[in-house]
Amino acid sequence: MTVRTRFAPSPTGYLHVGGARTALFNYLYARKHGGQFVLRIEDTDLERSTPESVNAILEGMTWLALDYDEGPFYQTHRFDRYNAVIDEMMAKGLAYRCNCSRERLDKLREDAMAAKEKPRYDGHCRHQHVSADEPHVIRFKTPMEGSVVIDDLVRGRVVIPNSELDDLIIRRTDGSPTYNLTVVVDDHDMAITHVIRGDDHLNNTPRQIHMYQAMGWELPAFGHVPMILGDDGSRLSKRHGAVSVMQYRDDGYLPEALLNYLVRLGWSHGDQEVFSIDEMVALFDIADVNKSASSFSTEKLQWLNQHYIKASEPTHLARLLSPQFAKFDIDPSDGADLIQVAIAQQERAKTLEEMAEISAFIYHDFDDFEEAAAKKHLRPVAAEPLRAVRDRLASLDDWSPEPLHAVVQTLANEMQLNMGKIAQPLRVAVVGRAASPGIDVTLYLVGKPAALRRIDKALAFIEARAQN
RNA sequence: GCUCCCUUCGUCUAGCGGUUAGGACGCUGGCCUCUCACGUCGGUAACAGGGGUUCGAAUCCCCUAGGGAGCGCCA
Repeated sequence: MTVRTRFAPSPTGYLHVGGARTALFNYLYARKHGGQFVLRIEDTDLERSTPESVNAILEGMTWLALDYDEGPFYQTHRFDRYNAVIDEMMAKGLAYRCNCSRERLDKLREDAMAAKEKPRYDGHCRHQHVSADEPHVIRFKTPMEGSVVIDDLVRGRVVIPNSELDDLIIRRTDGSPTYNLTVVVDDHDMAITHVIRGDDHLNNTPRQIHMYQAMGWELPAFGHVPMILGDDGSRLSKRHGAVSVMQYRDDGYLPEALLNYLVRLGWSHGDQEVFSIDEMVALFDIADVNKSASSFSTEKLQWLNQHYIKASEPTHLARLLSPQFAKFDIDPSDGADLIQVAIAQQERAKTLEEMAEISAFIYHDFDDFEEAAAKKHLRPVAAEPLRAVRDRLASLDDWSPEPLHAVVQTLANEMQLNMGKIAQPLRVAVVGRAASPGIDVTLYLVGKPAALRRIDKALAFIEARAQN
């Protein structure tokens, strides 16, 4: 039997990191076992499902390169099939019509709560004859005796007494099927062998198992993975920062970094932290997934992102870096080569957005020197070396890192100064702040005209300051 | 309220009856150094609490506490 897994999001929003991890686990499990990974859109909630959300989810899957072998299948295209199953259940006496009013149901719930019991439908209509002509729902007859055993792939054995369950609605008054019915039909029809999903579904599983059994269908294996919490331990939400997968792309994260981060949330392989997709496929096992929820740490994600930035091809980085400059009103196409910028900065940025930010000086003049940096480095003592280096740079023809380095180094030697005594004032003059790549590369990227222009500005600044 | 699930450094985790409780992020000290960063060497910090079982418990059992989920004509 070949392994088949699925990811089945409901299109009521973007693809968030929790869903992405569930998708990743399903993807890895299928790939590891040479099986198939299916994408299914659970859009039976006509009120809340939107085409925009479907697109957002598809886009997220594409960006993460979680490619699926089949689908996307849409549940709204399968209503005939669901209805056929419900009709079959009716014909076999596995389900019944119910016309209990909302008021009665509400009262039932209230009474149960008041009596400190779990709210459950009381099966009132099980033995009532409800005509097909009047408005009604259809309920599935849940066994009243015994219990259900789930041998969960991550939780282990979970036993739930049937007395905790009730007769759930499988077809609404408007004729549409409900979630618990549609998942069961789909997972069966699509021959899903391993249902890996969030543990918020653990409580639904016994009801679903009953439906499989009533229909005489083979059960898939279930694996319920724990939730992802925010960094304060509460349910992950927008106030924790980005939760949408696409937001991470826009913020300058690499998909391989996000995937690597996500796979380590709840899963591990000894002490290993960095995994390529191939390694994940080879090493992942659903049985090694933890039972407890974990908190999302943006800091650790950033560390991984920087790791992947450092390991990336500069040409690749340059392509991804380019759009980040728009945030700083910069068009990098008319300035230094982005590949050279990527090479110079790839060890200095945690995200591509940060890389663009710290590279802005390469493309346009800054307004003011950063106060602390200017105070420390643009002092009167720096004027002489700055003037000297300016003269030599002005007469330099080959404006590339090696000669630039030679200029600064030689001057330092001649003036018997430490490199820092010249490089730092020069850096602040050209960059506007005290941090940048090596001074030679910095000068090279800024270019000769801008460098000289900015040094002049710094000299004027020092002079103005000396006056006061 | 009821049912189910969970509980090792601040965070992610290793551990699967005998370990100085290991690694990673973060924080932090040193080194490297023209700055920042990278790299590198070190430091900080945990078995939720209480009972058992056992010669011996982070590991097995029970209770308590805390956290989460579910109890929809949502998925």
